[in-house]
Amino acid sequence: MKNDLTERQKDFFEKLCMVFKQKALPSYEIIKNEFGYKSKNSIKQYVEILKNKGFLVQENENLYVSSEYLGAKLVSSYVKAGFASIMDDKIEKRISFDLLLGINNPSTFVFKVSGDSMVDVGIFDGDYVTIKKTQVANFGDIVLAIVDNEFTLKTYKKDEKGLYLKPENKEYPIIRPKNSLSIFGVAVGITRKIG
Amino acid sequence: MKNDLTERQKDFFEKLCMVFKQKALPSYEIIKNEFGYKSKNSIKQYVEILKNKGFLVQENENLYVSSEYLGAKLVSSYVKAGFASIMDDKIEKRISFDLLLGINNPSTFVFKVSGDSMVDVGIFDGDYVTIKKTQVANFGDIVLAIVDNEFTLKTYKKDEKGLYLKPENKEYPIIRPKNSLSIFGVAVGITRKIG
DNA sequence: ACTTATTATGTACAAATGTACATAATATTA
DNA sequence: TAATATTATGTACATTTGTACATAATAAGT
Repeated sequence: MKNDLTERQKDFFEKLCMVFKQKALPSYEIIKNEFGYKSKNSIKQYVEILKNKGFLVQENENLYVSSEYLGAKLVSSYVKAGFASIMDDKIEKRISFDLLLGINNPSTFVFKVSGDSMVDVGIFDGDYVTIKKTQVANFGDIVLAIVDNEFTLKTYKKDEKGLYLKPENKEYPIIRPKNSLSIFGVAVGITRKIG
Repeated sequence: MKNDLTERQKDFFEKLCMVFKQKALPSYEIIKNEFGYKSKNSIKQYVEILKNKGFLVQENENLYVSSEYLGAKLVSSYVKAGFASIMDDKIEKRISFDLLLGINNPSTFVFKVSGDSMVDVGIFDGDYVTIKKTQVANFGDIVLAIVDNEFTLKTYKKDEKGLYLKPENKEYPIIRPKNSLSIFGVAVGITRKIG
């Protein structure tokens, strides 16, 4: 029911995606001119079909390309099985890292890591860490904590002596709070730009 | 020039951000009803000001909240200096991982890593790797390559014996192509969801 | 207190918009 | 070939849209 589009409909939709990616569709008149049609009803007819089949979605009086068709192409992890899958651009799903990490949530923020105290869990200098604000954390969570008035990203732990923070790097000692330790938030994602 | 908004204007803008985040603004009439005004000219007046000051931008006949005010709050890396900065939500910049990694580029795609052959460079099982398609890579780049008809993510290297692929895990041996080695793309980003 | 901006509301109107209806050309299917 | 679906174009029209103009009420600055 989803993919039974004619060639022309597919072409039309792909052009829409290219031109109006994650923007609201403009008026039929404008699309008409942009695409070289002579009647805005041609556009209406296409849009109607694409809307019914779920390729376009309505939101706040505006039409958008459905989020399934935005974001990066997410290729299945069993790439090995045969690379025809990527070649053919037979894409399973689309992904958005912003959505994945809930970046737009007001209680979520991002900061850039400095230092190598967490390399053993794959957090490197320069990585972006997405933090979700919360006062409570589970032991074992990677947290952004405030220890003795300093911010630090460490693993939240507890032993018989009490709460402490563990750097994930054998060369660093664990941190036991002298005065105070409070949780600012929990790490929910790591993002690294290479090159 | 950017932040000289009155309290009401700020409130209005923040409400806009909340409700129409990364969507095109609907008509004044709709915003009017949504926000409880009685004249759509109230909306027009606010929008006019916000547009002039760069908080709203026009695109394809539609208005959007400027991208500066979308995405996650990016806190400066020198968080240590004093945590008032986060507390006050005195945010420097906004960030979008989708933009950062160029996820929407047609020649870019994402796949999920399986295996631990790259843990030494902080790429773990389950991480998302963003790949930019290209046939050429520099030695030292992390590439998605096709060796003897199999896809694999490794570091691209060369020595006196020729080209080879290096797993970034001491427990794995290097891979020398028996028949063929071709580059499919270069890793441009790593994204990990925690929890 | 006086003066000036900001804010809220209203009216009027030309232009643009979506939709309905109609028609013919072209593909597709039976 | 006949019958049906898709595609392209056009006309007509009520509704909606943005804008201009006008007026108070409120807030801010002097």
